[in-house]
Amino acid sequence: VFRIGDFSRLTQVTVKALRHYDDLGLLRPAHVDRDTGYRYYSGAQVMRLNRILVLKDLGLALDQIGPFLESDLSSDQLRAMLQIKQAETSRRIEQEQIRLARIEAWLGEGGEAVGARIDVVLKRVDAQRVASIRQVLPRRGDVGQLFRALAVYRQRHALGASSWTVVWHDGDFREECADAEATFATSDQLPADDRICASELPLVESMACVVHHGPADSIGSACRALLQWVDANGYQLAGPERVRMIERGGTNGAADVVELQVPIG
Amino acid sequence: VFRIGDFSRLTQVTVKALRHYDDLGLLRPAHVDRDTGYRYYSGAQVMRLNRILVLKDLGLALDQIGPFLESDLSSDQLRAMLQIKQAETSRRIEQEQIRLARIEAWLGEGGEAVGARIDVVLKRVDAQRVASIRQVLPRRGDVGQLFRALAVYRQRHALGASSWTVVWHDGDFREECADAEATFATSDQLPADDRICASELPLVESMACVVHHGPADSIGSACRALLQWVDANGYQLAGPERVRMIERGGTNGAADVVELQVPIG
DNA sequence: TTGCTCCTCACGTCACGTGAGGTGGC
DNA sequence: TTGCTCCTCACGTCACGTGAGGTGGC
Repeated sequence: VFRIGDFSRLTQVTVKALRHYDDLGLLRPAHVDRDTGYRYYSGAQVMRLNRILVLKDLGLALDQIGPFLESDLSSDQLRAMLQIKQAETSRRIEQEQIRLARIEAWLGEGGEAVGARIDVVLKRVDAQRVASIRQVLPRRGDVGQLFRALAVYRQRHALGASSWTVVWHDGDFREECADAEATFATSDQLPADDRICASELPLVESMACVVHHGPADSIGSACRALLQWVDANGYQLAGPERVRMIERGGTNGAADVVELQVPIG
Repeated sequence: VFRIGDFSRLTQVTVKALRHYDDLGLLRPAHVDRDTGYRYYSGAQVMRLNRILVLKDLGLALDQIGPFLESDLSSDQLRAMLQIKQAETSRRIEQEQIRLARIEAWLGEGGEAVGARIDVVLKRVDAQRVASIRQVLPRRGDVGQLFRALAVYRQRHALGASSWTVVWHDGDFREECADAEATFATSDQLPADDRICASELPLVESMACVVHHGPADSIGSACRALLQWVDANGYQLAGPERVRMIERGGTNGAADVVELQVPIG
C-alpha cells in the first residue's frame, strides 16, 4: 500500500494529477484515512492508472475515460471510437504539416523582416448573390467604367450593396484584353436591365487573400507575394482571381484598400 | 469605416476574437465612440489583423505577437523564432504520428475489448543505486533464492529499500539457464559482502511497461502483450528486461503485483 | 523536536465562447 | 416602435500547476 507520493514516484504520474483523477472519480485511492484525509493506493491500482494513461494518450478527454474503465462498451463501440480518434489525429497531423510548410516557406525567403512582409491568409468565402456586368476590357484600368455603370443602376433602383468585387476571368493575370466581371453583392431583387444581370459568385472553400493599401497601379507587389505564397506552400490556382474593394480613400484612389483573392486547391 | 459586426464578416474573424484583440491591445479599433463604446475599424486595419492571424497561425501566443507587430525584431531574431517554431511543429508532428501508430496498432488487433486489454505505458526510468546479486539460474523460478539472500543482507545491516527488481540479462526471455540480477534500490551505504555488491541500474529513457497481477507463472500473457506492443508500434528492444515487484499478496505470491519493463528504442 | 509529507482551498493557464442584462441606431 | 447590433460584466473551458496556510507521522 502506497502513500500518494510513493505511488506518484512508482507510476511517474504527478501527485497533482493523481488528486485530480480522484476528484473526477477516475481513480479513487484504495483507502482514505478518515481523520487525516491521506490517500492510500494499492499496487493493483497501477493497472487501472495505466489504463487511464493509455486512453488519455489516445486523445480521450478525462470525462470520456470513465465509461471505458467500467467497460460498458461493446467491441463495436470501441472500434468506432478508435476510428474517430484515428481521423482526428490524421487531421491534426495534416494541419501541423501545413503549418510546418508555411514556416519553412518563410524561412526559405531568408526570414524576411516582418515589417516588409505581405501577409497571406487563407479563408472560406461564401457564395454571394450579386448584380453583375461582364465585358472584355482593353486594359484592366478600364474596370472603373463597369463600376460606374453598376453604381448608377444601384442608385436608380435604391439597392443595398454590401461589397464590390471584380472577377478577372482569364486566369492569366493579363493587363490587356482582360475579361472582367464587376459586381456588387446584394440581397435585393434586381430589376431587369440591358447591361446588368443577376448572378452569383460561387463559394470558395480555400481562398488565399492579401490586402493592398494604396493606388491601384501599385498592386503588383501584393499580387506577386500572393502568387509566390501559393507556390511556396504547394498549392495550385483553382479559379479566377478576384479583387474586392474594402475602402475608398484619397484622391483617385490613392488610399484605397483592396483585397486580392485567388481560389486555391 | 466598419462596425465590429461588419469587420467581423469582412475578415471572417469572430466579434469575440476582435474584442479580445482589442482588450490585449493587439488591434485597437481606429475609433471608439466615447458615449456608446462602439468600436469602429478602418479598412486599412485588415492588414494588421492579417499579420496577427499569420503570426498566430505560426503558433505564437497572442502576447508574443505584440513585439512582432511593432517589428522591433531584427531579421536574425525573426529567423531564430521561426526555427524554434519549426522545431516545435516537427516535434508535435512526430508525437501525433506516434499516437496514430498506437491507435492503428489497437485497431489492427481488431479493436479488442477494453476489459481484456493489457495496457502498455511508456515511461522514463531513472538510474537507481542498488544492492545487487547476479547469478545464472537453472530456472527463472529460482530467483526467489537471490531475493532471500538480499533480504537477509538488508535486515542484518538495517538498510532502506525502496524497490525490488530483477534484471534478466540474457535478452532472449529464456526460462532456463537464465542470467539473473536481483536488486533492491537503496540510498544507504552498502557494507562489503561476499555475494552482494553495490551496483547501479542505468537510466532508461524509454521503458515500455505492463503490470501483471497474480501468481508468477501466469505472467506469460503480459509478457506476450508487451512484446507484441513493442513490435506493433515499430520499436526495437534496447536492453535487458526487468521485473519489478510492486506489491506482495496472497499465499505463495498468488496476489503479487509486478511490473514488466523492457527498454526500447 | 525537526524535516518531510500530506491535506484542502483558491487562483492561474489560454484564447476565446456563451449567456445575462442592458442600450444605441435606423 | 420594432428588430438588429452593440456594449460590458461574469463565468466556463481543460487538465492540471502553483502557491498559501495548516497539519499528521516518523
